[in-house]
Amino acid sequence: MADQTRRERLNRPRVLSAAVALADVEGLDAVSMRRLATELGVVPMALYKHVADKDELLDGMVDVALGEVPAEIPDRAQDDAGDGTSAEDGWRSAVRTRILAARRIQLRHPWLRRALETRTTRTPAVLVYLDALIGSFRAAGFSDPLTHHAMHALGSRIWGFTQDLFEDANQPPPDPASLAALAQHFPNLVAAASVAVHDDGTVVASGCDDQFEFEFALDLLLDGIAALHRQGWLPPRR
Amino acid sequence: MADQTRRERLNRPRVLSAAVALADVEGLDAVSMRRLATELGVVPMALYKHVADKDELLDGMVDVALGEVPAEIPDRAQDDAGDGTSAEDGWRSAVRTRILAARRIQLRHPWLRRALETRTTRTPAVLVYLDALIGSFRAAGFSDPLTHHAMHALGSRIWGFTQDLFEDANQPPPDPASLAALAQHFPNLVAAASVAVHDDGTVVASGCDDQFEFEFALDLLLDGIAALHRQGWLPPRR
DNA sequence: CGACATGGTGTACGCCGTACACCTAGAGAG
DNA sequence: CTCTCTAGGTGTACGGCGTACACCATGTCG
Repeated sequence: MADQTRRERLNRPRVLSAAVALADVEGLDAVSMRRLATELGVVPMALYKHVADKDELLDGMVDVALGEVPAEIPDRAQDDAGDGTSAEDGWRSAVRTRILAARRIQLRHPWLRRALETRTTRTPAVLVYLDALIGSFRAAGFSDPLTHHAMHALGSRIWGFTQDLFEDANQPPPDPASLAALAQHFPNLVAAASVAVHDDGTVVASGCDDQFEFEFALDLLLDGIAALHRQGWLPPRR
Repeated sequence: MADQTRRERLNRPRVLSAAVALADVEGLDAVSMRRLATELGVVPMALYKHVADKDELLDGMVDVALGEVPAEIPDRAQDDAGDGTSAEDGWRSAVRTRILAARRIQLRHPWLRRALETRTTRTPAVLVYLDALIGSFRAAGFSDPLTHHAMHALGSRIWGFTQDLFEDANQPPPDPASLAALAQHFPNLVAAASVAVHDDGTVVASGCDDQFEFEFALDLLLDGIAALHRQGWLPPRR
């Protein structure tokens, strides 16, 4: 209690959560060993007493973020909700709920996508998540091959990534002049991007609803998967 | 013709294609300004006479790769193939063909995925590709909103990426011992990864067919999109 | 012939990850 | 109570990175 100006001793969890906090605020690029060290009031090499190298730091960050929410296990949801949903559809809401939970944490930690994408080793939290998701399919009687393909079809969508390599190309409100120029060369792109070009000529800035897009795509996939399951999909014979 | 030992003068195309070649052989990480310079027998700073900075180099590489194949425009395919496919389905095969073409070039340039993902500016070839793809939908009478959602639903799949954040977790042939350990903690994951664990106990190493997985997922999405189009999907009123 | 643009050079700066040798403080054993 | 051991923090150094800036070489054109 006396003169506790002394800095608390470092440990792995403190290092990891400091890294997560830093990435949350300043982005993944700000997370360098040196920067993180000064953030913790410590010399860069001190970190190496707690993580083997930067790769392991990133792995740890991913695990921290991923372990944040999915502790709750929403499996077998609405089995007994007396409405239209039958027990048959339990897997669907379980998968959907879990993925949307992942999406929420991904929105809280925008760096997670890039971090996860560059990881090559699969850390515990990743495996836990995957296993749980796959479990929902299998518990509903999905064959292993269909489960396998379903997971592939969902792809990185399982992490809640909005995989917008198709970005709306012009974040700044579409300055009419340059938009006109763009529209000349890429009429289709402009039409699909800024969905609402009204009769009065005003452009309702695309500002497309990411959450809607995500659920739209997710449901499209889940519908397709459900249909295959219902009709007893079998792998094509070789 | 005399003593032409003199090195050819550099220019932007030469720089870009050298970068592409280097990335093809040694991966994207090998493409540093310094390394690329020595590859071209030139001092690092010389490159800056041809590209503004590294970002622009990457942009250029993407454009080179993307401009490689889709010059062919397979739109309106099998309109007049007297078989089961109706003209109504023209968009489907056009979209499918174009995406599979993109996939082929992505397989030829494995670095393309990461490069495209880190790009923030949309370069000409990217816009051309997007515009063409969107054009296929619109030409088939897709509403702009549905086209928009369809593009989002396809997501980065339009580039032919196999978006395997769900990787089979163990590239090395599944050493039985560690596999057993893994199976204990993650039974579902192991079951779905190594699809074929036969009755005789032998494990047919997953070695899952990427091309099949890709087309499976793509067709799932296209089926869903086709259904929505057929039944005249309308955006939910706000 | 001289000006000028184009393109290649050399040096330098501030970042990065991290190897390696060192020091320090506290805990447990004698 | 000291002695030793160890976990954790330090300092220095190296080789890589992107790139700013001043400079020089070469060809073209007036």
